[in-house]
Amino acid sequence: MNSFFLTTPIYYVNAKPHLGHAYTTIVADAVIRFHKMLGEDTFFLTGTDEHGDKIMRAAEQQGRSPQEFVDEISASFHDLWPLLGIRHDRFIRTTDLEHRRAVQAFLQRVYDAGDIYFGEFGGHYCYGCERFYTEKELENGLCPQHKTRLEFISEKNYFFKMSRYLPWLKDHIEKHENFIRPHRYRTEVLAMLESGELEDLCISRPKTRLQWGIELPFDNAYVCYVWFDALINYISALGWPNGPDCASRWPGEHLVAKDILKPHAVFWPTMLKAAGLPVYRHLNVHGYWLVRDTKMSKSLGNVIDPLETGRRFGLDAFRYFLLREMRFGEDASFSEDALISRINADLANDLGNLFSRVLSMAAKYFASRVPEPSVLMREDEAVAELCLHSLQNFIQLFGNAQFDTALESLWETVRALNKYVDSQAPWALHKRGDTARLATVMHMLLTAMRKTALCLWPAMPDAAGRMLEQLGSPAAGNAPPVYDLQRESGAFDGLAPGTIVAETSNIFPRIDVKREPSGNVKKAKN
RNA sequence: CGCGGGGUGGAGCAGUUCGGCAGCUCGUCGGGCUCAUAACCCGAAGGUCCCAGGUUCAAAUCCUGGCCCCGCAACCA
Repeated sequence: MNSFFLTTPIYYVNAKPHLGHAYTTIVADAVIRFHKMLGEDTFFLTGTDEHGDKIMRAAEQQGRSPQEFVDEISASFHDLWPLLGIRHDRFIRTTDLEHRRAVQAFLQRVYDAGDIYFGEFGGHYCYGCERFYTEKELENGLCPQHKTRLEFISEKNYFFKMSRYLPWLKDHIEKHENFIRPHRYRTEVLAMLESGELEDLCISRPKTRLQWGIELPFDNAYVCYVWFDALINYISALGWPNGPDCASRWPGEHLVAKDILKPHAVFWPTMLKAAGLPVYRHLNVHGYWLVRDTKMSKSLGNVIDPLETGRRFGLDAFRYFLLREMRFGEDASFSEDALISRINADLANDLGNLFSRVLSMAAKYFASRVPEPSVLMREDEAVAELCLHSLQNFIQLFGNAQFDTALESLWETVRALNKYVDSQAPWALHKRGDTARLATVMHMLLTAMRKTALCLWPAMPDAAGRMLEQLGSPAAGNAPPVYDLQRESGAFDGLAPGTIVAETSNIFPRIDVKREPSGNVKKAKN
């Protein structure tokens, strides 16, 4: 059995989870479910990143210990995912003992191989920003943020010989078209590599400045730089260096947002190379959700709470919206208007109504039993062909991280089925008493709907499960998959005549909106 | 000239690799159907494809120059 390992980033615990975190994790959950349906042995990792300056300061401000502080925020992430219908296999924290041990083992290995050296590092240090500035970055010798005169500090630190692996990395990216996707981020990384600005990576912080981190195994006066620590979670979670899972599941693939492209596209592969480990299979990079054209931020007060939104509009509808609305890789804007529009147009009108009208006719004309089809006509064959084609497209696109386009391709079938209902007019066939033809049409519709429901399971597990149940098939559930998507896309079958289906369906209710003079959209009260 | 992405009917986007009648969803307007969740189906209106120049039988697409927006270069998915 093929194994499929996917990670989200480990989220930095300086704030509570928002829409962005939810998006990444929901996409990951959908991808994992998709691979389950392809019959693969999946492993889904998420977690929290808990070391570094910022955490230390945030904890101090609240007068608490860093550990106490990170415990609380980490729990808010950990507890959120099940409420959003997400089933991860492992939740890692960088403060976990086994992670800390793995980081030290990794450091030691790279150190022993001669790729970590002790060197002098000088720069203009700003205590406000807690970072060094280069001569070029200063504005008239002042910190660009704080406008204060900076001290030149010279400090000894440990460096990872990253530069040594950059030519290899460039070559690898050039040879593997889909290593970093979508393409625009691949282009960006290649530009980074060609700019010649990348140097060796400073991977230590002296304890005199920072204690909240993992101690270097070869020098206890220093702690490890957060990124070097954090990235290793992707293998420490598998039990690296000695756990059996690591050998069977690594290399996996990663899902990240564009802001952390560089650490994942440059630091991490070179780190793996230096440690003699295989590099990951794919880095999937997505954009930002904007709210009224700007980035979400606490100070603007436009942070979207995923749990509240999910509960208000329905978890599955919310998941569908996130996957469908954002072109993977690009930024997208979030608004309740857009969400309601997707729910009504795509889910209620197109899909839900199709489901409802077909089941209702099946009840009326065949007492809710799947009828035996007779001779197929040209338009029936066209529908079957379109449906299978759409399934195959879906599999290809979803597997290539084009979730929006994948779902769009499914809707081609949904729309075609609505047209097919109209053009075949089962009610007219019924009136005319053409039972053979009526049976064929209904069988086509029910079969196509079942296929569609299968593809929807990764995006909307609960709704798709109910659709399948209403079609007399077992729900997919969270158990090992009972469906093989690849096989299902090869033949227009799966619904045996005689199967009992539901009499009616209301899985995707319409949201009634009332437009006020101001243009605001309000949820109407029933 | 730091790097990257983008500017296409009212809104959101595809199309640009490799030039060939400007396409999709939403919204608006008109019609149809009566199986269905005021849904569904058909049709229509609506575009100087950011600007200027160039190449070409032909440019959203290629070339040159310019304008505007966004992101990265700093630990917010």
